[in-house]
Amino acid sequence: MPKLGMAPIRRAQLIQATFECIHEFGFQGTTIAKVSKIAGVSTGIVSHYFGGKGGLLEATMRHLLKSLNRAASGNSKNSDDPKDRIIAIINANFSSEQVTPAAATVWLAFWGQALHDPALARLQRVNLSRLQSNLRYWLCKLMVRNDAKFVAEGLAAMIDGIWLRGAFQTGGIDQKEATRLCLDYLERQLEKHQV
Amino acid sequence: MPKLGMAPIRRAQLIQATFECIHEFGFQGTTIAKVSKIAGVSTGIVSHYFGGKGGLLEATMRHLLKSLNRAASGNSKNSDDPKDRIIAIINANFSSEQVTPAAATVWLAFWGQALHDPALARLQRVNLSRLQSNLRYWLCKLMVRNDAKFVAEGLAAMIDGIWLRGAFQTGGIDQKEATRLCLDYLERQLEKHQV
Amino acid sequence: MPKLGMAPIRRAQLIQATFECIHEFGFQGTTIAKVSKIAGVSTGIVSHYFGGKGGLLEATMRHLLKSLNRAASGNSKNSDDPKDRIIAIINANFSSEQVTPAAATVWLAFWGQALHDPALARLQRVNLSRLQSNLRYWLCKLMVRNDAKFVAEGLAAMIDGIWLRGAFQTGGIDQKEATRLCLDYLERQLEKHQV
Amino acid sequence: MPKLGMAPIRRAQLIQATFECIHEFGFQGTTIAKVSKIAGVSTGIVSHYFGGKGGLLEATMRHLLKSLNRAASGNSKNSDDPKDRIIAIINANFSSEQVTPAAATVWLAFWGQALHDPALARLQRVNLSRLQSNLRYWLCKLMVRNDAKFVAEGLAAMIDGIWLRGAFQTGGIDQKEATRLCLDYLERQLEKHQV
DNA sequence: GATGAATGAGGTTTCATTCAT
DNA sequence: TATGAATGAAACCTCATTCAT
Repeated sequence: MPKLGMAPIRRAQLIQATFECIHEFGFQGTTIAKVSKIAGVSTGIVSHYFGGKGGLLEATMRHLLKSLNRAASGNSKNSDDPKDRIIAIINANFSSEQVTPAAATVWLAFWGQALHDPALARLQRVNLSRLQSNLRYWLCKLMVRNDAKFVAEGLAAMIDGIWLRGAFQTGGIDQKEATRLCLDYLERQLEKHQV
Repeated sequence: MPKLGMAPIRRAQLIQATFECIHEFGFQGTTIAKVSKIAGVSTGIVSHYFGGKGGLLEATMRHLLKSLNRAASGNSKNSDDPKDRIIAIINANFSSEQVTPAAATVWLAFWGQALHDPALARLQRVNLSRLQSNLRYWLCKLMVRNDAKFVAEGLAAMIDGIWLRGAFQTGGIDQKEATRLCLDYLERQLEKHQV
Repeated sequence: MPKLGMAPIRRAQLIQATFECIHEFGFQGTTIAKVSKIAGVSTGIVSHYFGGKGGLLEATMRHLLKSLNRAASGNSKNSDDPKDRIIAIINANFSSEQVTPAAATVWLAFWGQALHDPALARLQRVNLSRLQSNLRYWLCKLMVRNDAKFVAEGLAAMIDGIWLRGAFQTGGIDQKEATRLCLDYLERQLEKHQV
Repeated sequence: MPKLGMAPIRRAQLIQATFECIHEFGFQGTTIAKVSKIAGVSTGIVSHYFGGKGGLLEATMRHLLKSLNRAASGNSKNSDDPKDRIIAIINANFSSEQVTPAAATVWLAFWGQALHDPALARLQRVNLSRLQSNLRYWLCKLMVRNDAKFVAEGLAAMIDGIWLRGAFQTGGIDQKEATRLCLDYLERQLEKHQV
């Protein structure tokens, strides 16, 4: 008598446990035994649902990315003003409830790991370019193509840099300050490049 | 008498090998066996000189930090103009021969690991605060204290963000573009905050 | 469901294998690899059940102690005559099927090791004092306190000395002779100290 | 310009260091590195003088035996009275300055090890039989052969048992009590078996 | 005679994965 | 579906021994 529909529940359980485990023990310290203990299930279940440790990590990173992006894309669907959209992107990167110290920590852990794990690297590259191309798309409407590319790079670097440094600050990212820094950068650039 | 004075040579050899190993295999993939094979020595030698894997990693991170900072402190000792000094700091972060793709990769690996390794975390925190306090010191001479803090944060975030993203770009950091982004940010902020 | 209830079986298997290994190779020569080979299992299982080599050794010593003491406490529950009880203690120390050459060998190995291993030392001290205090308790009923202490020391020393020397005799302890030596000592002391 | 006559000095140095090392760290914990550090010499010297670790241990045991026996054979050369000689043997086993807690500890360590090390086992067997045959020789002059054998066994067991238990007592062997126990045993046996 | 750098086999332990139940 | 016992490869570390100096 198999329980039906357990798959999504178990998957969510394990991904959440993996997140907590990476947060607490880091990438090196994350083992299947620890994860399954946190999740309250047996070790065998991981291979059953994710095919192995790699699959679990990939799923966890994918989930983390989705959480962050869902937050980022939810806002300001109602406006088509380019500046509003850019502000919305910035806000989305720092304003959601996803911006926790744990998220910054885990995020950085994946960042370091992705360089040497093809599956994770793909996810990471997609993510890196999405932020930049989103920004560039709307900036293009406010300045010439080359300037837009330049500003998009600067803004993306600042956003990621804030996340990066936030992972080492006790208390994590100061969301208000983070937003202020990015908006100020945007403002300065718009002044400079305005048509 | 045995061969004397081998210590510094072996240490350098092993640190270099560790650097290469992290670059190629990542933190998880770096083992004593691989490192010693790259260095062309036996495995036992690592414990002999560094007391263990942890000591080797710490020494490697310390070495990397020193390389980066030596580059950063070499320039423009001759000027006391605040703006010149800040420009020098920016240049130093991107202009030296230390800014290789390998360095960015290894740097990011340490960054992710440091969160869960006390010894590395100490080194990392020292490094993070040094960049920002250096910037703040000279910015204070150009604007009021609070603004200086704000700009220092932004500049530090941008610098680190560029390194971070650079680790994922094939070809690594584009030094010219990196410098241009930071100098432009500085310029805009000086305009805004100028006395 | 996996095989349940394997724990006690495996533990017994491994303890028995450890016993044989110490008997054959001594304490220095006893390695996890050898033990698990004798037991016919993999090396990893030892940490799984005993947490490590130390735990295995401690469990083995505990088991050995229990075997010896179980033998010692089984006899003559029906009598309350002090002399009978003392005789029973002596008999128990030499009369059981536990008094094998292997037991003497392993016993001596633990003895030497316990001096520098806190966990084993605790077990050993408990055991040493139990023999003596048991003897003293019943001797006190036959002579004055100080004499009882004296005789208990002598008897305990003789019993342990016989075990000790027995470890080096081919064929092990001669149980009949051992008993005779101790009973004779007891008899002489009772003559001397009798009321 | 080789220093002449260093051999005996170095050998003594290393044997003494080995003794201390076994006392402090036990047999398992005794390594060439520790011994040579205690002795204040290099590691290579051990192989140079003793051919290896085994040789060092054997030499140390031999030295320990010699110390104990030299003490035992020094006394009462002037008497030919059998009882005097036996008393002298007993005294010698407990009265010398060799009966230290350290000696009991190291002695027991060798005892355990000797079972599985042919070189040490030979020394041990010689020693075990010497004590007993010495005792038997003089006892034969006081009682019939079979009784003498019996008493010699008992006395030897008691002596060794006292050493054994002494290794676990803080403060080591109580020399006065030890002697009293053995002399009392002898006295009782002489009473019983006297012609 | 003496050093200590270097080796590499071997020890313990960890851990992802498999599989009978 | 789910378990967890079991495996065995591989990691780190220790240490007796060798050898160029």
